[in-house]
Amino acid sequence: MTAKVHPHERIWRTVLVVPEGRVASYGQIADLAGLPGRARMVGKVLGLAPDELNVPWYRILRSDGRIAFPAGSESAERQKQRLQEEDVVVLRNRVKLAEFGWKPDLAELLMKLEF
DNA sequence: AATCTGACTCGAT
DNA sequence: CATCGAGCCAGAT
Repeated sequence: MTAKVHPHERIWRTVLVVPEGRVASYGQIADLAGLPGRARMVGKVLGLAPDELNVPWYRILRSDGRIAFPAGSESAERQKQRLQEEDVVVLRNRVKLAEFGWKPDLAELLMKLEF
């Protein structure tokens, strides 16, 4: 099976599983990717994802639902727009996790993430 | 090897 | 709620 999967790839593949219209936190992605405690690494790595991979980086937020980029920055605005395009409500640079937070289905995960 | 830096997190205030 | 501080961890200096 998949023996030697890089942290980078694991992270991208995990984020790829977050469905449209839902969001997840950096820490959550790190955990699911089998990299507990490495939330910061998730952010770093998302910026390195090849465009052709179409990783939905904008669906990843801080643990409190806020957009990680400084409010008003171009990046933050881009992210807000991408989210709104899929009907995720963003108010004051924040998304209500109770409403849009992703609850991964374990069976599906095991299927899609054969690390 | 020591220090700094971040698309982070969590608990206390 | 909003802020703060300390903890965290891999990479870069």
